[in-house]
Amino acid sequence: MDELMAQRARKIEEFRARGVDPYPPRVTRTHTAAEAVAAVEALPEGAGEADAGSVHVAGRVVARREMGKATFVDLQDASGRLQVLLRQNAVGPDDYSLFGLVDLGDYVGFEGTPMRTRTGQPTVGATSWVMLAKALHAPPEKYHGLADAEIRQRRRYLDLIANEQTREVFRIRSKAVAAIRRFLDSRDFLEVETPVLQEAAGGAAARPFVTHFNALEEDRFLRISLELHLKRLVVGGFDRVYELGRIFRNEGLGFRWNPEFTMLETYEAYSDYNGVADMVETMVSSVAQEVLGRTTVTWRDHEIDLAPPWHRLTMRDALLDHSGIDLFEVRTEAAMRTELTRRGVTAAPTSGYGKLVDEAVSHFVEPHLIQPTFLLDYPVELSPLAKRKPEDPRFVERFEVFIGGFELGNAYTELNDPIEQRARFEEQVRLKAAGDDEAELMDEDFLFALEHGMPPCGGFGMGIDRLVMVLTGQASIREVILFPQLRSQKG
RNA sequence: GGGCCCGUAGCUCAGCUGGAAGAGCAGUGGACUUUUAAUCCAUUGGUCCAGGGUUCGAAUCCCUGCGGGCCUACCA
Repeated sequence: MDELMAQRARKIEEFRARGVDPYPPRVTRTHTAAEAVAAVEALPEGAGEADAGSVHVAGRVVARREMGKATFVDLQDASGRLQVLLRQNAVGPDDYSLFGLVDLGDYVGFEGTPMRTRTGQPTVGATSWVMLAKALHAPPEKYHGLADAEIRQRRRYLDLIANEQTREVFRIRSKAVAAIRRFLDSRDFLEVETPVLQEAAGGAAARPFVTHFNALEEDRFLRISLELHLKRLVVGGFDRVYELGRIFRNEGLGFRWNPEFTMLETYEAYSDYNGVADMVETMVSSVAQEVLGRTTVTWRDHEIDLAPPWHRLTMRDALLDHSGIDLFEVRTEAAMRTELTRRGVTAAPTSGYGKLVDEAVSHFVEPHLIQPTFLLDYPVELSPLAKRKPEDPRFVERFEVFIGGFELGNAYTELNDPIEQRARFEEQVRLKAAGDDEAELMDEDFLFALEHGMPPCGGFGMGIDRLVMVLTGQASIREVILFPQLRSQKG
């Protein structure tokens, strides 16, 4: 049935019949592809082939141009591509003909000398070659690459083989995460790890995934945020902590939503949401500078400048500007629902005041927040874990940060009054009973921690995937997650 | 969950109002010792996503299912 595969399998047998192991255990490699190219470029002007030392390179054969008794091979490794020239008079007729058994996708190694072709192309002139691993399937098409979105996501290895842009996105992601760690480490933040499996998933408004702990015969919930455990650590005296970890929200898929995603949360005692905003704009811009070499990015046709200072405006002003709704006056669920209805926005009947405000902001304000913007001071109903503004207790000291019209992160001056925190949880419990299945749960253990005293503290959370979308200009979160969630394939 | 679109060779795609399944790349055989989307000659390769229906006849039209994309909804 699969004739191409059968042909390749026969070549494996042919290698063995000619005394060659098609899957040898190791290889000598002295140079990556990029280093070999550099070795060529280091050659003095007019140097002959014999003047250069020998190099060993290894990689996947991604292109092959056969010209009788000479063959050009494009070898790809993690550092890039390298052209190798295999000539019969250099490797001998037996090894040259044996190379006929090599297909696109196979791994091979070459020993040879750095040289240039007639056109000046850096090349390794092979003096010998070894088989490293036979591929049973052909790689994707050499010119158009792999375009099918489903194959690209389900079989990311093929996408990585075929598309340099994909490789670059994930290199940038890795470098960005490393840069974030360096940034926080240099500011004396301690990186910690907290439980993924939790007795109650709190710290965010989201539905959790449920699993079962067999040994204890208890259900567990996959975490939906990092917040409540990290604050326990602040209580414990680790006054600058962060965690970079996977969280899980039982929600739908969309261009900026994947049910498991990577969250950064930071908590800094003796700071507040203003201090956090300063840190965030510095961190994101310096990560961009470090990883991209610039602070400007293009995202969905928008030119975005990440250099500080970022815009800061209150939610009240923003909503007033874009919708005419004044949060100082529209203070009840019924009034807000009326305002939304009047403007043609329909909200879920179970939404309380907080969710309606959120709806209004999502609809009228967020699409305008293209350049990095801190939206400040949220209604207390929307923020059960944040500290009230002393001058106006209807609002809390909280910001969400937006770039390109979507939310990138969230921060607040942490509520550290255990009595008020208990009252806020009780309100959430009431909302939950009224049908809001994303309301917070009472967390007695967390309250007990707060009752031991937590210093004033600024906390921050950011979706790493979304940051990488901005840094790489990718319009979909699936393009920045190596293996995004997809429906399982049946049959 | 709702709307629109897509599924044809290993890959990228064409196939019109129903009338003998195609191209390029990859593969196979051959020529070629400086090519680079190599070139030239010849050639293999199909569950047209699956199932059902309409029809003398279906890749094409209809229905259902599966998978995917975009939009939307849920979603701090």
